[in-house]
Amino acid sequence: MQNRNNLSTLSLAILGLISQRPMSGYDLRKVFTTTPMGHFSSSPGAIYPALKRLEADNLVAGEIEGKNTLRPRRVYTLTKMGKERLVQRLSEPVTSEDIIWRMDDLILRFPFIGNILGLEKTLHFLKVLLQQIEAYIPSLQEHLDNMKDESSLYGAFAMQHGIETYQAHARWARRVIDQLQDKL
Amino acid sequence: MQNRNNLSTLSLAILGLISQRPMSGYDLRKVFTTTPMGHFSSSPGAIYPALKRLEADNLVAGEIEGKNTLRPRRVYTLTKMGKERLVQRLSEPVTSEDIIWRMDDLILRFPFIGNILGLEKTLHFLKVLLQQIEAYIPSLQEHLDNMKDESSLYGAFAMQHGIETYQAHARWARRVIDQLQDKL
DNA sequence: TGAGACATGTAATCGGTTACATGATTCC
DNA sequence: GGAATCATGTAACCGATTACATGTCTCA
Repeated sequence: MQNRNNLSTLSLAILGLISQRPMSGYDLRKVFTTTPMGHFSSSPGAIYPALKRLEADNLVAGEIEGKNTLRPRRVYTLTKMGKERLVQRLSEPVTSEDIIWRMDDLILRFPFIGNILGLEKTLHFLKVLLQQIEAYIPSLQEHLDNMKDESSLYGAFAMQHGIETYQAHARWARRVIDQLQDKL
Repeated sequence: MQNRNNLSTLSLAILGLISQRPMSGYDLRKVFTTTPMGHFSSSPGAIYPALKRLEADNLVAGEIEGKNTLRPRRVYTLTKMGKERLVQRLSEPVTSEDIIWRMDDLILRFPFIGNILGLEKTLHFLKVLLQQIEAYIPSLQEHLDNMKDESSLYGAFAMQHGIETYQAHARWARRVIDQLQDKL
């Protein structure tokens, strides 16, 4: 089995974490349960099969640590192909569809882009992200305006929530851009 | 087949929309594609099977409109059981797990709670929501503080993003509470 | 000696995604 | 006549959830 061509969000999280240091399935579960890292299942039924798939695809390599002890750990490392696919996944352009449908994925990508692709790429990522968000907000605003007549009070509040959430994303991006720009 | 006991987010969206007016699968798809209502698949492969399941569970009833025309529509109505289950689903208490894992679901519930359960229940919902968010933010802040040492610059920014997103939710909830309170 | 953390897995089920498939109606 | 919209579906695949299953090690 080889070459599933797209990395799911969970696979991305796993590859990203393993790229920072080799980890076992248990280690990954611990990260997912004890930190607010994305919001991943952390159930063994999700992560062990995911690791198996990544290994079958040759993106990670498992090595048994403590072979002859009674409690061995299978520790995974990024392969060369794994690194390539991770870099490729992180390099994908930020589209308006991402903003609408996959904001979580974008936020997960951010720290990995920083750590792996470096400062300049991160700034570019944030600038495009910001630009896409700023382009999306007016269409939400328009929806809200059209809604005001319909006397759907609660629907309007919900729309307002959406708009404010995106505004919060935008403010965050602007501030991070400012702070990173100083480092250049 | 009967009695799957929990309504998925998609089922909730469908029941909620149908409760406002009877709708066909195509109508539902249109809502999902043309409005920023939650972020649902809107693919026929998701919604038609979902409607079938809800009908098998006796939560909606489909009736063919335009029987003898060449382009009939199957229009679904909420059944009594469907209404009950919807009310029950909307009445579930807001837990800290919801805040962490299912924020989308909560925001989807909000307008339906407003329209179906009424003003008082909505206020209660928002107050508990706000309280849970306010209880959660400090733990995120703590995580961020512990992170500062580790020189994981980008990770810290990502955490900051999480905190600010929850703060935005909290601000929204506070403002809506204020505005609804005036209506009492 | 028992609780809790360490450690890895499988099996059944369920439902979402993608892609395919079909045909009618409306409007230009 | 052709494009867009109306309208409903199926089939293959994939992966997440839930629950089950097993055993070790450490520390109080």
